[in-house]
Amino acid sequence: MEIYPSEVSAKFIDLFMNKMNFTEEEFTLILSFFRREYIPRKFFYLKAGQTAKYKAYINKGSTRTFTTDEKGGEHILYFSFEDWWIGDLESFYNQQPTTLNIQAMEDCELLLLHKNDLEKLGKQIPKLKTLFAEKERKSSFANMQRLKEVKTFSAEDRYLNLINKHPEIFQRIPLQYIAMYLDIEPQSLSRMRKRLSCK
Amino acid sequence: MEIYPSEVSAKFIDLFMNKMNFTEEEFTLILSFFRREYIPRKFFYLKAGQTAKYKAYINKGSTRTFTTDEKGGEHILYFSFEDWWIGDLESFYNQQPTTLNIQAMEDCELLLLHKNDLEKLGKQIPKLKTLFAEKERKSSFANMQRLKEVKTFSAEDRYLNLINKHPEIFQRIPLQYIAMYLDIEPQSLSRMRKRLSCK
DNA sequence: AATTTTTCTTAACCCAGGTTAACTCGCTTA
DNA sequence: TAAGCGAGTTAACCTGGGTTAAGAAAAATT
Repeated sequence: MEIYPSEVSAKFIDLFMNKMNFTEEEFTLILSFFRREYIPRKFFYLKAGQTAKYKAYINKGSTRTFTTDEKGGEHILYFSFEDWWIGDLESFYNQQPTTLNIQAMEDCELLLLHKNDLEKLGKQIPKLKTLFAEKERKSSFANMQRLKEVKTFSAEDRYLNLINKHPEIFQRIPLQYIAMYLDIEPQSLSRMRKRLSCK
Repeated sequence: MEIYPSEVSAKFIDLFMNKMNFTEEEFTLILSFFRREYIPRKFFYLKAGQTAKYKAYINKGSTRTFTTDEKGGEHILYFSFEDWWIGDLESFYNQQPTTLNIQAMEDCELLLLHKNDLEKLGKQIPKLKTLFAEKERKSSFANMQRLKEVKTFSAEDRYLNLINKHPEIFQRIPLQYIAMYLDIEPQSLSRMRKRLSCK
């Protein structure tokens, strides 16, 4: 079950060793508390009703985080890729059931740190709390940006923005999920793409 | 310019004295750094392009926080009332220009704490940092809830939810602004209200 | 290579919400 | 008292996206 430094991504090491300046010993200790979990494509890391118990780092793969409405429609809040932390902060922090679903879009390899272990470690290595505080702040800013974007721009504007700023997403995520992200039907996305390609 | 305890709301005192257990001396010191600002109805506390320099507490009144699109349309992210803290956390934290606008819906009396003073005070009274950390965490959870709500539910569902959970808002906010909050035209809201009242 | 499954596209129809414009009602101001 | 203004409603028209259904293309499985 042990995870070796050679098995984690360069970005994970960079985060601890360069960005946050942990010592070798600290990093080794922290890593010893992480455990690896594989989530095959289409399987779930988190389902509505469950309580988030881990900080989860995507070492490999991609996920979608979505809600469902009363008619069974799925609404994707965001996609996540390598070097992102996924979960539901409110559920994790208050240990209450989440309303989010997190599903693997590709086979995923996650690195998990349990809330109890995080708290234990945080006492020994306060800088670890700083790291997650910064991550959480960034994530809250990103949520605010998403809220502004969803409120302010049309599906078409958001599509154009996505294809300009993150064309790589289109290599990894089927269009039907992009449609769920834009909150339109796949047929409408298809229609829109045709209209835009004429111009 | 000095603010007396008798001039601040009971909730403001309760926050410091009961919820956070500051001493009289600490509270007096903290209050001495706040300054009062009046924002008449329709005037702005913050405009896109400005940098948020203060933590702002609504002692009296209400505001709307909105973005504008390229066609000049206004999209209200949320309304705020007495005992709320308003601003743009990302702008405040990184001292960068905001994309938000905050406008008084009623004559407002705000209590402002400058970023520099907050940092000074935070060193003397660490618990003050805890207070704002908690407020910021709550606000980030609220933003996430808003994002989920906007993505998951139709304008009609969100209207019904609003009128059920916050009927008092309809006493203070004109319907045309409720429409901007729901991201529909005032005429559509009118039509929707008529349709719903028939049932 | 053939078959099945998934993904994406196209077309026809329909309707909710946008657009434009006119009108009512209540409140303020001259 | 009248004129002016803002807020809300109503109606007629139009368009973009939902719906349904079917077909094409690509990927996975046999």
